[in-house]
Amino acid sequence: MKQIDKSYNPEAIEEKWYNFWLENGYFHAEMPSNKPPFCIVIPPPNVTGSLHMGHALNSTLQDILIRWKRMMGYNALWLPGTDHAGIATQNVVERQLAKEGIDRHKLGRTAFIQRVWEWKEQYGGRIIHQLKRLGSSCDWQRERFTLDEGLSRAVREVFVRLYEDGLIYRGDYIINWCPRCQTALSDLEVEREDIEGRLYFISYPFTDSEGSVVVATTRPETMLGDTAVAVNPKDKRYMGLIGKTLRLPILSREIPLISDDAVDIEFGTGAVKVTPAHDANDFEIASRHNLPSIKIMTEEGRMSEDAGPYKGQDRFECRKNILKDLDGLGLLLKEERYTIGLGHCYRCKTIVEPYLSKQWFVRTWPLAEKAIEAVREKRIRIIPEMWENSYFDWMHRIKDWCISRQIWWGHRIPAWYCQDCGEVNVSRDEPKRCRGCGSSCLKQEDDVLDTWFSSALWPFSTLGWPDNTEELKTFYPTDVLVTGFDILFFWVARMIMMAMKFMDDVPFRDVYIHALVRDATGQKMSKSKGNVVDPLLMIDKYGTDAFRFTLTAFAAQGRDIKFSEERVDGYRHFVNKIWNAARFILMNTGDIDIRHPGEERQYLSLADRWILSRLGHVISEVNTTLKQYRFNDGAAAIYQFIWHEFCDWYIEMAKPAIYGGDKNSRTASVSTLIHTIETSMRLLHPFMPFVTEELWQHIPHRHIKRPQDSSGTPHKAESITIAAYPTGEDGIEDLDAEEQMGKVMKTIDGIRSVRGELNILPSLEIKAIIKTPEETGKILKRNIVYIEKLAKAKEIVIGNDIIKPRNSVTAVEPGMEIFIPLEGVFDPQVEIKRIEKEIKKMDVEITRLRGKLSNEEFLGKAPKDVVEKEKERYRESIEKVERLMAIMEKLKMMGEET
RNA sequence: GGGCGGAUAGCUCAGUUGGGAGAGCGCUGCCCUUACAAGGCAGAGGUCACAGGUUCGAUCCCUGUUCCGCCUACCA
Repeated sequence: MKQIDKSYNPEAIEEKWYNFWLENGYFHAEMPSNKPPFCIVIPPPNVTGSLHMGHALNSTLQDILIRWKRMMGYNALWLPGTDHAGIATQNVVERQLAKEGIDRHKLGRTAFIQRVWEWKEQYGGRIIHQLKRLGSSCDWQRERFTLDEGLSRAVREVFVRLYEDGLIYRGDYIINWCPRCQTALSDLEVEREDIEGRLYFISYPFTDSEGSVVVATTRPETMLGDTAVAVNPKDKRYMGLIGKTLRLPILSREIPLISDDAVDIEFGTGAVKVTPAHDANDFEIASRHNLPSIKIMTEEGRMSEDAGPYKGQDRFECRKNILKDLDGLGLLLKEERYTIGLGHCYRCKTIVEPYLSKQWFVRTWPLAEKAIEAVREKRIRIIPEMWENSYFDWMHRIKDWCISRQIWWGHRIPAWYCQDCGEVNVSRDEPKRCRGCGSSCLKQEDDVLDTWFSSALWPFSTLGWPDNTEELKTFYPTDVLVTGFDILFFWVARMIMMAMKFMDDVPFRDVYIHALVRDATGQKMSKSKGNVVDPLLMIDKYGTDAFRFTLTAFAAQGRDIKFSEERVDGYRHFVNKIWNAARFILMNTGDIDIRHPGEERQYLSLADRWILSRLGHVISEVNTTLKQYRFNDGAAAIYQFIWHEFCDWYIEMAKPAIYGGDKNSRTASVSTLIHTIETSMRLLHPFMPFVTEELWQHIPHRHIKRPQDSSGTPHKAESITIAAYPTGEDGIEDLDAEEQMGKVMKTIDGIRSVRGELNILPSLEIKAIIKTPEETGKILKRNIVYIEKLAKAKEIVIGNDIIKPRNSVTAVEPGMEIFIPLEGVFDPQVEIKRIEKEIKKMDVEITRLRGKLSNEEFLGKAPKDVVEKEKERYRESIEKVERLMAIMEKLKMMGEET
């Protein structure tokens, strides 16, 4: 007799098995392999990051898929890694330096980058370690980092080819500038947030006549850089004034009043100040009218030389001063409350500055066209489908992508400027001589690339591209990408664009977009709100399996997860339930010679046949749900099966055979128990990797791994991670058994209801007399042991011509009446009330059905099977009520007697 | 401004071709029945947001309304 602990203790078990899996290389996709490939690349977390709920959900779902496919016999590769997170990582190390009183400029570029690498070596592995605690079955031997030599080569290759194809250009444009990070940002890296601001009305006087034009602005300080005022050409108010000259207050610069279609007549005064160097629209207007641009701010967000008296002031301080000065001059006419959507840096939350600057850009539209096509033609499926709309919408309006960053940590742009002739040399390797003039006086571009530029190559760069490696040939295109919608544009769209361009094929066939994990009240988790739940804490407290199962069970498509700790606790109970079921089975295995239940069908009991049939159903259900990424449905199906069908019904029913059955039926039942729990563990393993391995190792199993070497020799699997995933063959469908079992269960339910309603002590065995047609009676008689055991009944009498005994309560089921004699405690009044309640319930049902069935149109137009079903239901209901009425009559007569 | 999603039991949510409204947790009653009290059995609880429409029939499809949430946008 085997013994395991009385309850499940995750900690030691998790560590033990994870190490075992690693030592045996189960997560390593072997090359070459004759197994079909299946590949997922992980969305690389920031190397600075630590595991949050989003990662936990994301990784859990990927692990479920990859473990499932691995067990299905695929050469499953889950390729892990991290990205270098340029701005974030640089910020972290800069903060560290600040504590030592140094800044990066003092240190110098080379030494600084050295420091970042040191930091990365020391702390960068944290999230990888945390992923392991989640049970993630990544191929760690293939872990990649976006700054790896190989990936860097891919980045340079892509940059050069895009440049050569005219899809990368450099120029002066308005970009988003973060004055704190001191770098340009792409449009996506700016988060818009509504801020309660003000709209200021400022008067710009004419130079040559009385009067003025009043402009409305939310940013008065930028007036220092104004080079025009614009109105709409159709605006009657300004007709005849266009072309006149205005005097810019304070600086007294003369600027023209121009007309441009971009100006909205309705807004403000219909006149807009034009600041080409500090506003994207104004930049456009200026380029149409050949207006000069004046930068009145420095990269630090302070006022520049050109800001005259305000030079050196912070941009917000300057605003206050300008308003004061304008007011003093009587030129600030009024202020209105106004809500502005202000851009903030997604890394440091500083308000970004639209800023004229020389940057590198990717011309996106030619790339986007093919990326749109790939999704439209369903060569890439986005699941759930509703995200396709967002994807198309964004892609159709895509703008050029600013890819240069003025930081040091990242892929330095492979462009060298000739110090003699000014030629730009873009090259895969450092050029010796300028290709324009032959000079060797070359200086590399200081800027590095946006981190997303390298992540966009992830699905192929990690597999070895630009080399045509075996991995690339085998695993590309990858099968599915699992990610959150928050990086649909940042990352997914760009991967598709790059893949279509460089691989001429999709990067993945499916994109599964999962939910956001929120707190219990539905708020987004954030550090500033203090409502962040640490996944590691959940794992420590409840175990990885319970935690993973919680996330999975709530991962319904298209809906966010409201996470609360209570749920994890609830699923910990489930883990414990499984543990104890296995414990019970192991305790009773004894010296039984376990067989496959299919080998001795003649000895199988009804319950044995039933659970094997149910097992078959849950297996196909789970496989179906996983195919469709309905993780929550899969989890629910297993939960329902293991807890309610297997534990609540089957184990209880198997007990008589185990304790008191003859040798053959005992062997059959124990074999069925073992088979069911063993198969269930394999079925559950992708969801709960640890407890299933631990139990599976205790359970006697004869499970074989699929043939995997070329000789085709099957091996006994030494781990559940490489055992075969259950298929239809592991269950034995038996509709006859399910039908018969249904009758037995109904009988037990009937008796239990009566017991429950009348509060009969469970320890008290009761008699039961069952009136039912002969056919059903036969089934019940054959299986009477179950009724005795589960309904705590004895001396059960079954027959067709039973007369209701005196002083008995009644349970009426379709085709069945159950009488329970309660000598001494029987109270007719209580029983009458109970039956009345039941009749009332049925009356509602009968009224509904009668209405439906007396409707000619329903009978004529509804499908036959629906009508038939309703009729059957009606017959059953009527029959039940008639029986109940008859019993009532008797009870009332009896009441009169007493 | 445009778009998307949601509104179902006290709470959190399922509900896939329109045909008897479900689960988990919570609640109530009984029970420490030799796997599990982290358990078992029984039970209460819902005009499926609102108003129309299509249909024999609508939680489900269509239209509109209200209230939440999210994404997106060059009204300064």
